[in-house]
Amino acid sequence: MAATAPLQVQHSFAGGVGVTPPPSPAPALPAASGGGGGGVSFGNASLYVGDLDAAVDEGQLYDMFSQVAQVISVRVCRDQTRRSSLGYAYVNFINPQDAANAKELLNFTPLVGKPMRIMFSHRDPSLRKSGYGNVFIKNLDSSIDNKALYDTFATFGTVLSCKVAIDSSGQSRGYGFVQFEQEEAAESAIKRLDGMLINDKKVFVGHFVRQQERKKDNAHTIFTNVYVKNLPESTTDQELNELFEKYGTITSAIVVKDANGKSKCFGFVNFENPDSAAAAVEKLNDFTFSDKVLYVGKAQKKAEREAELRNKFEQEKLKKYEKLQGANLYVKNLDDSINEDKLKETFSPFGTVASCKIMRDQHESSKGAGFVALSSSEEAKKALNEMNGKMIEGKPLYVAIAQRKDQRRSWLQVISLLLLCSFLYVLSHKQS
DNA sequence: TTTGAGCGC
Repeated sequence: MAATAPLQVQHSFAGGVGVTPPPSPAPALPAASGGGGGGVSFGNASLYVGDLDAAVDEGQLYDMFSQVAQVISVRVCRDQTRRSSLGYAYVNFINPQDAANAKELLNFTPLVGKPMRIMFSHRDPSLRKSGYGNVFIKNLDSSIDNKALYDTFATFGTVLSCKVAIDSSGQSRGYGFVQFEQEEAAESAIKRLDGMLINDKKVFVGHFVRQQERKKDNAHTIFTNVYVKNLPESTTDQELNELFEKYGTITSAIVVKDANGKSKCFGFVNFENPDSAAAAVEKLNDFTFSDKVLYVGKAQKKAEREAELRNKFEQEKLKKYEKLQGANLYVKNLDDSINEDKLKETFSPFGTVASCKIMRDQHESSKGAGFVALSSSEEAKKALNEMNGKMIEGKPLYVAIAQRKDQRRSWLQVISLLLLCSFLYVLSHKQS
């Protein structure tokens, strides 16, 4: 019998598909750093199952997921009036580990011919809406499926969602998406994989940009109106025209003035064609004119500029939030003599103590517990490893990552569930 | 060639 052709998939690194640099003057692929992360969203035993065929029902999902762990409940989300499936469902487990195992084993398994896309349930839509950490890949070989794409990218960080676009017959369209939890992971994946060969095809890997935005970006590069700021106060329309006319035919050049006719030190120059405008920006931005360093760029509409600023602000906010996740420590079993200053001193060897707090009763005496906020989760982890169990004033210190209030509540729910279980257990034994 | 969709009682 003839040997079957071997699969053209080389497992060259961390379970991913073989990735090689292109033949000529391309950078070598450094060893992929780990940091995969199990993706167990702490305390979350609920899975979101998406990309479902409309025919998939609760029973099929229950049968499928029960093979991995005990399923508490399944819900297919449906249109309220027509009762038709919205193409996604929730599968709930007893504990996060069961959910993680089910996700690991069943992600991308086809159900009624369509691969399920499984994620931890995440009700907060801010990450989904932001486009933060979202990566686009094109020029993928047709042999690369969801799983292969996942394995290749999971070496850079926690992958929340991943998909190869397919046509109606299930064939790869040659492009796909990877949504990382962390923007840093997206950046390192882009840096390492863009232009690399995956199964002999040179792939493009870049930040995902919404179709609409791409059109806008294209419009950005084609413009005739130029904005100039930091002009000397004495500059006239005439002088502005003279400064810009060597780059092409100008249809108007004005310096903006206030009610008294005094220059606001900025203006607009409109060219007849976009090439002239681009050349003017290229040559005159940062140009020193009568001791003033000019800013020259594409003139933006007010709404456009505001949108850009808002976007930037949102991104920064998310980055900050991400950095502070896990940077706050909860400490207990503190001796009553330990105050904020002493606590700060104890934790400063591990990084910057952004804030610290001792919990006190109404008489201002220590409750023996408190919080220490460091400036990153890395610092907090280091401090936890070094300080947990360490003797301070004769008492072993307890250190843990501080939990958010909503997560603490979920622990209460777990405890009530356990109590209920033991109650039922005792009851059933009494009966027999 | 190719730039998604998306979170409950």
